[in-house]
Amino acid sequence: MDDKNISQAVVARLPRYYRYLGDLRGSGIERISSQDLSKLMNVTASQIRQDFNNFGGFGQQGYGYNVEYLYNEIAKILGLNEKHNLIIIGAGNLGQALANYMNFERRGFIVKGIFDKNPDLYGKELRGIVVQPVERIEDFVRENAIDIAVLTIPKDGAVKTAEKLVRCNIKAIWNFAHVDLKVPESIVVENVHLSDSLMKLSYGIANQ
Amino acid sequence: MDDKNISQAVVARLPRYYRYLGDLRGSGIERISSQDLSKLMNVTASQIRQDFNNFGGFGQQGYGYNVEYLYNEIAKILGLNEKHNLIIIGAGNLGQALANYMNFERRGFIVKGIFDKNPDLYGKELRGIVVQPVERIEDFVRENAIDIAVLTIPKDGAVKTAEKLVRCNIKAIWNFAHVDLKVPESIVVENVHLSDSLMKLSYGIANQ
DNA sequence: AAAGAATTGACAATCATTTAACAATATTGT
DNA sequence: ACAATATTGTTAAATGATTGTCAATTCTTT
Repeated sequence: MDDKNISQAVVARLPRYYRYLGDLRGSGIERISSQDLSKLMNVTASQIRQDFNNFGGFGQQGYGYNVEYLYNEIAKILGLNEKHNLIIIGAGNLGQALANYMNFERRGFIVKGIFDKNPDLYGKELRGIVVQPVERIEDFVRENAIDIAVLTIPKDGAVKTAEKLVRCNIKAIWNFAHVDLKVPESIVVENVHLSDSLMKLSYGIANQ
Repeated sequence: MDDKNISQAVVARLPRYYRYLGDLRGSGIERISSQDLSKLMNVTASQIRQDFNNFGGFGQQGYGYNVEYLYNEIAKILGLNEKHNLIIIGAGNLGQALANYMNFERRGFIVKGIFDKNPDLYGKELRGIVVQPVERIEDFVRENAIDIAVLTIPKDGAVKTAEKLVRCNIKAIWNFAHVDLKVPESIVVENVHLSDSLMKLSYGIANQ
């Protein structure tokens, strides 16, 4: 599990496995073979076995994989058994939508604070959390053991804000700003570039 | 440009090139070599040249690439010169946020309609567009030459809705629902699975 | 308890992507 | 106008990812 050379391609597939296993589990299915799962997910059985074997074998010859067990193991690999405190920086459209929509708490991500630079929003409540001025970020991160910052601000401020977060030892940034952040390697950055995604879709229309 | 075997990896990198070239262009820079761009973007110069050559050479030996020209060529490849009518299905947190946040119009994506199944939202205006009942989707798509549907509804309804969209000849679906849609190959689906992204981030924290 | 069927984990083979190298060509400076 | 420099496009090599195969193992049935 602590293996450091798992390829990005494999990691990117884990959440999808987790989703399908959750569904199977919800349907009361106890075991599944790589072949049946491969048909369900539209990938090769070989890839499924190869992927799981990156983390040690979870299956049993002649039997397949126990759904519940595999589901829980993947959760562990993904770190979903750990709780993480997070803050949202940028209480605009997207920040508010994520706060309301993402169901963070159910997955062990605890929204501890929301910040904005617009004074009109100070004091506004979102899911019981009061919007604070961005000037308070640094103290707040240090005082509340914040692991994750969700960055939903325009690109102009994003780079500077990321540098600030680095200084107060944030562990990870979920970046929705349309810019590449420059942070030390030890800090996890997961980008969600929505306009890139829309351009890929546009490419698909143009070239199919 | 009509080449059909461009790898997904290459296409996924195009929006990033486009973004950097847009910035360079904004700074008034006229030309750039693959080497300079590679330093800027933190990739290899070889990859840049290889990527562009998938679509024909845009550079000139001894000179490099003309920023303005390359920028425009990538826009064409991505189909950004074409206008597309789109509808948003699901006027909840995320649907509203995207409508307000994405600046669709500036990029040639025209929001023509917004739909929801919640009667409380009928008639509500978002950016001048009135929310309509989902029952009207099929007629609306046909009557207004809609190319793209943005799916921001819970997973339960998403699969059925996608099937409905297929029947009225939608070209592409930008899918934010946490489920894999089953549609014919000719229809472009671009998934934005936010919880998958958050899990990848979680993995990053757990394994670094 | 034994035989047959199922299925994994590991390895090998194939396929795809990325990087390196370099000849061909254009630019720049003298 | 020439030599030196820069830089692409292309081909080859190296690396990485996916798929196929099969012995080893477990399960299931009789």
